[in-house]
Amino acid sequence: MLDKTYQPASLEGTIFAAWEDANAFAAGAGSDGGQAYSIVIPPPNVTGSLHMGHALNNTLQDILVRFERMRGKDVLWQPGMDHAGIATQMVVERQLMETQEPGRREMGREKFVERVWQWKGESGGKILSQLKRLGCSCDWSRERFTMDDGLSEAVRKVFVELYEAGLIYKDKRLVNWDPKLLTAISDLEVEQVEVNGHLWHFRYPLEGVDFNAEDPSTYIVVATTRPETMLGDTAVAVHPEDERYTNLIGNHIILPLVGRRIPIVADEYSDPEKGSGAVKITPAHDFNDFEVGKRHDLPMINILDIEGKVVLEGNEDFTRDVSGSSELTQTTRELQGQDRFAARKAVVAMMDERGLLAEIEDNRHAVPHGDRSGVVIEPFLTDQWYVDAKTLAKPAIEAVRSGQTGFTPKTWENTYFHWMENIQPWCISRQLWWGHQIPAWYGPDGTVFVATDESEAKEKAKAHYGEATELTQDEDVLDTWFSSGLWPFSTLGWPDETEALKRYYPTSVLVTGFDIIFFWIARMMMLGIHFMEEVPFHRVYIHALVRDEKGQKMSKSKGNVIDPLDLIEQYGADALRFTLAAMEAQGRDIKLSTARVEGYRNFATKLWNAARFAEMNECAPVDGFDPKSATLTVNRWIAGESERAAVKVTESLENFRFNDAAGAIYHFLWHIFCDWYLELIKPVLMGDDEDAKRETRAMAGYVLDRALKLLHPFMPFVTEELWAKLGEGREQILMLSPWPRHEGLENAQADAEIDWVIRFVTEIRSVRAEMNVPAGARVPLIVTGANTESQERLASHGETLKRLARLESIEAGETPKGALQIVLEEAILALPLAEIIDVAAESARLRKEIDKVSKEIGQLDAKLANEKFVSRAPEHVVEEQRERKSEAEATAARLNQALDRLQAVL
RNA sequence: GGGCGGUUAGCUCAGCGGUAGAGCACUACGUUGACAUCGUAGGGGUCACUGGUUCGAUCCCAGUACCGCCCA
Repeated sequence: MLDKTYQPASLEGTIFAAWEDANAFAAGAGSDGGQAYSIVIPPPNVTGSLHMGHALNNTLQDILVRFERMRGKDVLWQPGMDHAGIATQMVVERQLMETQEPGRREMGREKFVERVWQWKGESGGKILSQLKRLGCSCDWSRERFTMDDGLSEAVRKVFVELYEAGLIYKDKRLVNWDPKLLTAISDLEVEQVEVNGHLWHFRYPLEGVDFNAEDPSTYIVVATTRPETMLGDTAVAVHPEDERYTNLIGNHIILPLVGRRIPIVADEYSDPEKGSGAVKITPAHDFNDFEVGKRHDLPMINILDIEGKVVLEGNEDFTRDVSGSSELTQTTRELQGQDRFAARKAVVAMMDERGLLAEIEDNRHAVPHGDRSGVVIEPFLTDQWYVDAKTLAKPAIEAVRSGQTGFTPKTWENTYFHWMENIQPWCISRQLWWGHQIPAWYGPDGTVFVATDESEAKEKAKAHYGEATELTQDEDVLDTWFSSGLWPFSTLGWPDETEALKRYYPTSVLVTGFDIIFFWIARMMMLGIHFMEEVPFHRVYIHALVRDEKGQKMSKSKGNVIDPLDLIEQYGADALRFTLAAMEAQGRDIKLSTARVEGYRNFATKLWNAARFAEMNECAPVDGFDPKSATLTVNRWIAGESERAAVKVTESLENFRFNDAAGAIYHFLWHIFCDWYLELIKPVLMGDDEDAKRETRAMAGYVLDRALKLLHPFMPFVTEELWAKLGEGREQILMLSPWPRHEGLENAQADAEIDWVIRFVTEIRSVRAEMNVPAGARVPLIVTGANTESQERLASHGETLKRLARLESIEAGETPKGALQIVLEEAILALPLAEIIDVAAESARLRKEIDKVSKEIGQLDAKLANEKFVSRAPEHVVEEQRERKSEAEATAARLNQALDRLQAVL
């Protein structure tokens, strides 16, 4: 006998273990050898732990995977993690600091990397066990890590081939430099943060005239948000059509504090509307200025070191073309070694002292911050490795245009195109130790040899130099996304031509959040198409962002984070999963509230108790039972309902309509199966028609089995448990059982009849409640004017009707005076309760109904009187309105009769 | 500034060219032999606003307002 309530916490672990024992997670488990269906997990961070976004992402994948597995496909859900270069290095460095061990640099690269591996072994990857708590049915035996040997080999091969194809190159460009982590980061790792800053207006004295603050013709005003960069200015730009300045183009100014002579150039970049219309150009410290500098062939002067401190002394770029002066000496003395923010203050003060500070304006603007370090990012001139993303993007764009890969919802394709069409060279080198060290070696003269390993590089060097030569490997590592960009094929064994690769590539669908379209999807598309000559996935499903119940993004600093593990603990993994699925509507974010999770926990309990009822009444699946053989109307009806539910769930899942699918099974189980079917069969189960009982038990078992299957992708644990409990002795686990097929069980006649029964019961309950007939009282019912069909229905469902409507008896006869009257199609249902009836209240109730029906008749009349409607609307619509009108008129007539009869009592 | 999305019941959200829905919350009643993590019944909506298309618009189109996200 089942317990009274379902206790998820105590059962989930056991059920998961049973799946493992059955080897149900393995690729191809339960398959009938059919079509392959594969998903690669978006690899979570090795440092990560499960948050709500993961819970949603993986719930959706697991739903798809369980669904397709039950449909007999050869399913692989490939799990694994990425090594998260910066994040992991930070974690381990912090740990070293906390335990007061020597830092990374003192330790040296080799020992440090060893230490990171040690950390990974001990405490990395706990997220994978958390995914198991969620019930994820990945093929855990195939877990991969981006730093595994095989995947690392793939990374080297890709690097070498792209280099040889000219698609990877080294270049000196501005990068986003993180002065705290001391590495380049990609555009995507930069967050623009709105801050309240200032716009400082500086007067730059023109060459050859005496500066006079009172005389604007002796200087040009430039505005800047970053005064300290003025030390590296190499031009002032004005708009070519800005008449205020046309006469100055080609002239020079003398850069204050430094004494450098720099030109005034015409460039469309400067906006005449902004500030003074003139803008200082610092090519080495600003992305826009960098472009301007290239157009005008300006020198690039870097005045900062890697930590963001001012370097003037010994800075050849800075001192070139500048003759020594006392001012320069003072500037150098005051600013050398100053942090960029201190230098900013100092520069402003020095300008002010000289009468060169024209104005300070408040200015709210976006400042780039490193998403890991949180510090202000510095555009910084360095040598880095780049991927020619523009070239790789072309076929990746084409693949989506031609439909080889499609996005759901489709609107995300625009985002993808926009990004891909404006893609910049992808900086892939990182100044870190944890990651794939770049397979490039340098000779003594700086010649670079790119090879998959050192010995190959040495051979190349020997060929080049004519003798064996010492080489040093590039210190840098590759961007983590470079390796996760290979994920859909590197995890399947590439570069080896494995069976798995042949079978499961391209993958079927990729499920992820929109924030990762650029980071990851774009890169997988580019690299997948280039190396596999085929898209990595046919469909990309972009899901919602999980917010808190007020719609705020969850964040640690706001303190509004809901831990999925807490919810699993409290309500069970099934409830959490179902909640996420039920709220996953395309194109809308999820505002998660625990009340909702609690509600779906209750749903699991409801199902549990329905199963308990089935068990108590010996309702169980019967081998060889043919649902088409059912003779009882109620059984034919529920078979058809279960069929409709199956179709709805199946179609919804095929179209990634998770909320519809969840809604359909919820509605079927609770509001059809529990609310009506189980109630309708109670008289049968308690009666003594053994044949009817046998059929009903078998049908209840059959339908419940089907429902468990339909619900299984959403609530795998409780359904698996009930499957075992209800079908004692069966060998097959639910997870590997076949998905319900369409059997053609719908029966219109049964539907109509049960629909009538339901309306009969509902109408009587409603009137009883409204008229305050005590809930427990059994009352007699007199039916007038029933046609043959209704009479037959009354006869065959009498017991059920009496039970559900709390009736003492049902008899045909004249409608008595002083009765509550209900119009059900052609018949009048009367409850003779003369003693307790309140004639005024009952009249009011009937009048209200008459009003309602009259209003409807009025609307339909107006519609049908409209000639244009009758002539232009489709035939069936017009016909429908006519039918509705005549039905409404008949109902109105009966209600009026009822009212007359009632008032005759007075 | 550019792009995208949203605005439907108290809340969270479905839906959709032809009777406006769900869950939760709320109100009343209820220990009816599965279930109080439940049952029965009920109240509650100018579908943001303004135009247009249409026989007919919550739905399609245009604009406005407000909210949110992404990119500068």
